[in-house]
Amino acid sequence: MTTDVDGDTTELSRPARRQAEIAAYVVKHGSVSANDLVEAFGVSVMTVHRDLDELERQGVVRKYRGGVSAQPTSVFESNVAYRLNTAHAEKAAIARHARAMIEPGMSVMLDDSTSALALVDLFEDIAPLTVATNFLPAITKLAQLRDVTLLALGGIYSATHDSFGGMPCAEAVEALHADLLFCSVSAVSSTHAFHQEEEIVLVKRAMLRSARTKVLLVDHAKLQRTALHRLAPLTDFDVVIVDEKTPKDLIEPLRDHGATVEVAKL
Amino acid sequence: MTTDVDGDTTELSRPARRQAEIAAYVVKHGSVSANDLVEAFGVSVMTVHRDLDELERQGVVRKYRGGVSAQPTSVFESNVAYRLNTAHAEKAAIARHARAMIEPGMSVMLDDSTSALALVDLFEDIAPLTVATNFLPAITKLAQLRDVTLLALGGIYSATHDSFGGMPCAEAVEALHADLLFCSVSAVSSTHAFHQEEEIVLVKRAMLRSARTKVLLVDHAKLQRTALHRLAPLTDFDVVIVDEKTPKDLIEPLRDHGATVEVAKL
DNA sequence: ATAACATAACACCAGAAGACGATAAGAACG
DNA sequence: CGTTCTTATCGTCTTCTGGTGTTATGTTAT
Repeated sequence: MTTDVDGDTTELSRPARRQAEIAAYVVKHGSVSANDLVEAFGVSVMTVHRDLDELERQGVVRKYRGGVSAQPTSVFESNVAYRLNTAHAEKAAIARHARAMIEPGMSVMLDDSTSALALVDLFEDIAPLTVATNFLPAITKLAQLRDVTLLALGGIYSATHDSFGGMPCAEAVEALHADLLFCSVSAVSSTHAFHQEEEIVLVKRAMLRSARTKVLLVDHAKLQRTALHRLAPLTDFDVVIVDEKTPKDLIEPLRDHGATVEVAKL
Repeated sequence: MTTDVDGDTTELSRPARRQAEIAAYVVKHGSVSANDLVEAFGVSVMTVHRDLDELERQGVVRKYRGGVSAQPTSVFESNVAYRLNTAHAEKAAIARHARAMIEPGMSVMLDDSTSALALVDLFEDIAPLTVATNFLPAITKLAQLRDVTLLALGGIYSATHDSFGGMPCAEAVEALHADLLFCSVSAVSSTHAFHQEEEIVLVKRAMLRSARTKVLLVDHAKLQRTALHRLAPLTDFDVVIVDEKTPKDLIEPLRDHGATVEVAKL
């Protein structure tokens, strides 16, 4: 694995990756024409349009005759950043580590993060289990599993996150109380967890209130960054799990501020 | 019953159909061994087991060493009946008819029925639209659509229905009020709509309370039948839509009892 | 009116996923 | 203990779908 700054471009389907790259290109250039993209990416104009349609559906760009323009960066960040930023191996490691905390019969809540999604793949063996989530891909997977009671948290669908949110979702969360919560955020400073979008923060906060044990899943790319909204202090989480690639000198500050940090091996 | 009168056996993958047939076979014989099924269906024992595992996951049969036995008929009816009984063309016709009632900007609620699912395919053109449903296949489809605000009704997942239900779902429904409700049931007498399962009835009743205009979608196979739970009198629905294959002398009684019945053409 | 752009409709290809059976290992029953 | 039933694993085959370009038709601007 050639790890590098934003490397690990694998584990993403070709069109998905191209779309993410196109999104980045558009954001960088502000606004471009379809033909520019044809040249830049070496695909037909038809394909470019299809990609742009998809990106528009997700709210990342705006199409108009003659080209496209970028949307507010917050949207871009929570979409593309999360798509490009795979860190697949790390997330799997974190998931394996988190798994040890789960025992058969427990009720588990998951938020809309790829980190949480990695956990789902491990659930088959821990059954029986009750799982509550608002993340559509997770819901789809869990519906297949025997011995897992799936509790879908409904709400308003967001194409950007592929999950449900808003007030209906927050209310659904509030009606529950899970043994365990696994969630992730887009940025983590030495004291707090952050996220760009208010909508999402709303739901995550509700989840924090509705779980006994709260676990924050953090791959190293998230550390030492911030975003618009402060979600919660790290001390609100019972455990913060980071991956092995996290530099030691980034972990220390967290512990100094009172957080319980565990490092997922391999 | 049984009798695939219209034998529209298409539109169902080979294994899915075989599974449905196996289910019917099991219900008919009460309990059978795997080997019986091997002979009856001409597939390997391995495949039989796989099919039975799937049926067990859906709650249709119970496996034990040496064979399988049928589960209470209510489960069978709401699962297999709905899978075998496609009546694909009829449902599409009903959906097209129902479509005329929807205008851009409306909020529409759908229950967990294949009839309602047929409607989803037509939504793309009516956009913008707000759609609320607890039916997973519908949710998946709607999530793809631009210009459709999707409001997922969460709850406890039922593998038999591939939808969400229970108290959480009923609560989510009660928090809403839609312009239109399209729903279906398993049986319709000349005065009432029926369904076998209490859980489902609970949700459907909530939906009836949370919509201004209520539409019942009925393909002719449902008529002149009853089931355990009486859902509601037909007069509670603003419109009852039946397909063209419905014998006239079955429609008259409905009208005599005060229901508004419309016939979907083609 | 014409050129530039966008969408729709078709067809093709490839890779992935599904379906299936054979064999072998494992578990329950007598 | 052997017999019978069940599950696991693997390889093959097929089916399907996703991704794509090409051509044709529609739309908007100049």
